[in-house]
Amino acid sequence: MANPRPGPTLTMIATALNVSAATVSNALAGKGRISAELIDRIRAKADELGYVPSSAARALRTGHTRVLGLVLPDISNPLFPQIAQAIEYAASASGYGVLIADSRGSVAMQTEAINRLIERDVDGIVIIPRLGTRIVDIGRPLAVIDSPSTPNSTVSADHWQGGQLVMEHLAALGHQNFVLIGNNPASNVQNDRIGGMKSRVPAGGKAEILWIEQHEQAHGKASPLRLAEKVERGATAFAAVSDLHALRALTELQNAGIAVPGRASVAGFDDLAWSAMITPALTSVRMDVATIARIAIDALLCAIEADTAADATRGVVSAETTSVPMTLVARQTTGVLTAPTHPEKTPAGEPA
Amino acid sequence: MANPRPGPTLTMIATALNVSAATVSNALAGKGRISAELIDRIRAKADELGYVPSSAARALRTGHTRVLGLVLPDISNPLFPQIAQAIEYAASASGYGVLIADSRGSVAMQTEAINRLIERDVDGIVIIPRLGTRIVDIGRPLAVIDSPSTPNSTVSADHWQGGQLVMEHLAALGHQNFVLIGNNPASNVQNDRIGGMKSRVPAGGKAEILWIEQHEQAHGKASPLRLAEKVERGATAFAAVSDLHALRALTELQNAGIAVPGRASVAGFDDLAWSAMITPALTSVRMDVATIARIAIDALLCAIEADTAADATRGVVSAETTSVPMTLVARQTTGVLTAPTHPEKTPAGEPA
DNA sequence: TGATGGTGATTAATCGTTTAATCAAGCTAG
DNA sequence: CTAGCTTGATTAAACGATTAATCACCATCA
Repeated sequence: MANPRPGPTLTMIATALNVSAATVSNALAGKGRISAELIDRIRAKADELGYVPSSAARALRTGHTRVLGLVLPDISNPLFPQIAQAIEYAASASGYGVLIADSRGSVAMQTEAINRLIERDVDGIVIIPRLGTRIVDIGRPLAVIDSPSTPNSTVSADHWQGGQLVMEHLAALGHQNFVLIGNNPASNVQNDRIGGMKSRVPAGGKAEILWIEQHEQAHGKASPLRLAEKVERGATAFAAVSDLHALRALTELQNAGIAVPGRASVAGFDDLAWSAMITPALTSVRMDVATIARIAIDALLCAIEADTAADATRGVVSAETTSVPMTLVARQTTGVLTAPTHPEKTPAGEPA
Repeated sequence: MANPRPGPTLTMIATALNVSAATVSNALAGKGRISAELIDRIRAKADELGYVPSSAARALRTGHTRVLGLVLPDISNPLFPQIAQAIEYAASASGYGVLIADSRGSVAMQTEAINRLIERDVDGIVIIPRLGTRIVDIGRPLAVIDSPSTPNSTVSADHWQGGQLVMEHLAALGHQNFVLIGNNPASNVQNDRIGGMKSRVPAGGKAEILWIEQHEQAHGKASPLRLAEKVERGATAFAAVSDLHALRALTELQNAGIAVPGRASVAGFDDLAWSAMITPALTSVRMDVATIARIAIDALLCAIEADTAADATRGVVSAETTSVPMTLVARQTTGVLTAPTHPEKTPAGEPA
């Protein structure tokens, strides 16, 4: 039944060269004591035959598959491509493969997804939980990427500081009356971002929070956010926790004939693919996914290799750097007002 | 060095029950001839011990890893989450895992990505090429998801028919003067979509094609598409090959004070996550990723299992159904004109 | 009664690699 | 001249599952 695997094996190289399989293994791995001349001959033969070691046999012997699992509880997250790419890149740079597991938002399926990974014998798991999911102890090292205020997070972007960045930017443009747009107050990430924003509201300014999920439960799915009314009542800046919501706000304002950034500024988060492409281009805050991925993978691999030494790191791993700063990408949706808001006169700042 | 793998092995179950390992294996696999009573006892013991078979040992013996590779040459494609999710779902429903490999757009790295997968001993590969990349013969079955007009495509959405859908929709709303927006004429997918559109331009109507990549090479990256001018010259409908470009067009028009859909309609492709959320909600054409993934995976698994029988299917696999129809999602960016365009009077259709 | 056949289990080989233990020389030193 | 060390290679035992071949046993039938 089992068809003979294609490609040569260690043993085939060995017999072809009249040496033992162990010698070939050692030569290729650079271990043991082999004469330089023999190593060359073995290398040459291996190349010539196009030798590819059997990962199954190696895994069976060593106990390590050199494969990591990536659990994305919310795969529809538009940030996912960036994250997956960064994780895969960091992992493969260290010689590891990445097995994906989608849990389709449900917590029950998340456990199932983790089990699928365990059955495939992954050496460790990277998980990016959405909303505070409980992380159970699996028998392997685990890296969690969420938010700094999540108890067991390994590493993440500094969402709080990102929020401060946006608010400082808007305040510097003269804004005083803000609407902060979030989706779900249960999300640590969103709370951090909004918390950071609130912490930098200028003296005398005011900020109202709009939770979209609550709004939609009250007024129906995809119903207008009635932002024009907020502008009437004095709001001049809208800061959303995601470019998704910023885009929603921007198009709603534009559609209502409110000039952006002339009469209202809009800012988002995550710097999604299209953010720079729209008109006006969206001001956003970007997270350094590459660095975050690198730190997470490093911590994970460290634990995996330490595990070898009876250290038995079986829980959530931790890294030296636990939060990575975000950077503001100021574009065209934020600016000083060019039209009077309300009773007051135009705020400080040169006219556009 | 190699730390003892956690969890029980077949042999441990066997000795605990005073039977042979082979019996346990057969019982759990439902093969061979084992008394019902013994099967129950073995199952019970396996559960009790939390037995998880070693995939490495199994793979070594059987020659199959039950892992598939997924190659995404353009991971930044915003459609990626949907596709990855669908592929992973279809694969895991059949007991297969999915290893991702990103090739970061470069053809050279695509080959490297495929090699990484081969080194990991995947049983087969699903590849979604961007722009006509040459598919080399690897030693394993391969499923290609691209476009029906790509020579070796296994299965894909019927992009041509999708294009027809959009155009028929716009024509039914009374439009006659179209701007078709694409990015790169070298893409089979985009060409199919645009070709489908052109094939359904109503008699007497005209359609101009705007290739963004060419436009940007001439006028600079992220420069305005000057769509307002096109409206001045009589265009009333903009149909893009992607929601990304449709969004770009929509925001540019809105920003120029052109009412959508009052003075111009806009339609896109792919029904991305935010398409329904913006104002006005974007009309789009959706592909049935779940069905496409299912067909691709089935064809692949079929080839893999046939391979067992010395059939030796080593190239691109083919399926019975090679193209899956797309569906139109009509929303608010498309409609009849409510403002006069040019010298002519308002086209037929009831006023909004 | 002895040949035949079905049942329920065991034996043993095998997949390809790693690695600890061993061994045969050759060389140096006492 | 031999004990001891180094060098360069070999042996053999795992790792944990699958599976073809075998076997002991009992029942059936001629």
